[in-house]
Amino acid sequence: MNNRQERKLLTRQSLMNAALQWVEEGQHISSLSIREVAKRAGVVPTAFYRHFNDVEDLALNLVDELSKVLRQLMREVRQQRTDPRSLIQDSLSQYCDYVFRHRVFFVFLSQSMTGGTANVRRAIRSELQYFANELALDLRRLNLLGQLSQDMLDNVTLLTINTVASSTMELLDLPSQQGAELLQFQNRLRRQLQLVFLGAAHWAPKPLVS
Amino acid sequence: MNNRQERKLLTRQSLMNAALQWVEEGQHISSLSIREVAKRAGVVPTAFYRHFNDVEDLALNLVDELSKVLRQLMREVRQQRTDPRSLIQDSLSQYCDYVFRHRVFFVFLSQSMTGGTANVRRAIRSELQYFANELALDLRRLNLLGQLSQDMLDNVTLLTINTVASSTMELLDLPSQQGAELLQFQNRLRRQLQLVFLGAAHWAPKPLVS
DNA sequence: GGTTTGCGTGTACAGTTGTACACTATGGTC
DNA sequence: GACCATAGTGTACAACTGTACACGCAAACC
Repeated sequence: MNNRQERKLLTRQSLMNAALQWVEEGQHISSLSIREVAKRAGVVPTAFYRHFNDVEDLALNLVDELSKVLRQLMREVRQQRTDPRSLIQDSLSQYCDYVFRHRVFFVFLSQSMTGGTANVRRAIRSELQYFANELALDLRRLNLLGQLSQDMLDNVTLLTINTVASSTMELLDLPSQQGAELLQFQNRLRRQLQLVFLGAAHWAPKPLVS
Repeated sequence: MNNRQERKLLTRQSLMNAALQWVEEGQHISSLSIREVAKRAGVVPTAFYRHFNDVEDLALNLVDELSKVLRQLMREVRQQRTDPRSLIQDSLSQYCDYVFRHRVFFVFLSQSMTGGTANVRRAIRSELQYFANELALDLRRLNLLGQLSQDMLDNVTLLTINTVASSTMELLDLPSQQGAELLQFQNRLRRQLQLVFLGAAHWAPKPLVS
């Protein structure tokens, strides 16, 4: 059989998957009991403590784990350069695809972004901040919005990321993964992001409306 | 003693307040048990069923109740006309004030917006849609963004409301109700909204970046 | 003023919960 | 091969859970 560390990691992943399964069924992670998650992972309740202190600890580790996965995705997406003129459109449809392919990840992150404990919320927010920073780097690299100060560029990207993130639960709630509703959702979100970037393109030190 | 309906309404409110108290302590509503909320309300567990079917039912009624309160607030705020040039600034600081004065309302709504059950999420989203529609009416009344189509105006207001709503949990997480962090938060959110409105002001049928 | 209605009580019970404690079994180390 | 170290097991128990059921009692109604 495998060595010891690998086997431990395996049951650790079983526990995490069991927790995600619970979330996938429409339940909130805070209502998950140690016994329930252990049962689903196929281990005895007390084995849980070999890996996590409590459910919040598990949730925090889940955020870390999913963050790794999402960062990896982002790296891949950023390699395939797209036409800057259709940047929003392309990124958005790629994102929606990815959300559906990893549905439960986003259900968990969405429900915990505002619905988790203080620590979990903080962890997810800091992850969104990371994505916003990466987006800012990309925009600089593509020579977009070059006239903006770094501070203002950060505002633009954080608003962008936050808008996408907080729309994601709505995306997940759509009755089907294709159809009129999805198109409507994508169009709405696309136009909202276009608004933001249009505003950014016209930003000047002293705006008209304050 | 009071008549019967009033007394029933009183324990109903006790139950709702007890649930909010639970949320105020940093707990998630989905981890609230019928026995716990009944104990806090000072009634016997089975009395709960005279008012609600289960905790989700209570949560849905809580959303309705808080919506009434917030709509009332909105009406009051809209009566005191402010200078359109400082519309964002003024509305924002009024909003922050109100959030702190009714902290637990917003903690509950924020945590349930994405963290609640499907029904609760839908209820809150529809409430946000209402606020977005009201904002659109106000903007029309003030002759702002008059060149926009109704459809695009709706996008602007929904983005505005969603941005404020999804920032609210972060506002609630600030360590104090006054200080550098609050100013920083308000400035960031203000600039983000300015971006949106600046984009809206420059919106034309065919935007540069799509 | 007798009857009905229905809100809140009290008891009961089976299922679930967290977690302590003693254990087994097996991989890793010498 | 003898020896730990430790991941997972099994048992145990007190606390908590949802909810069924019968009841009391005061308000509402005729």
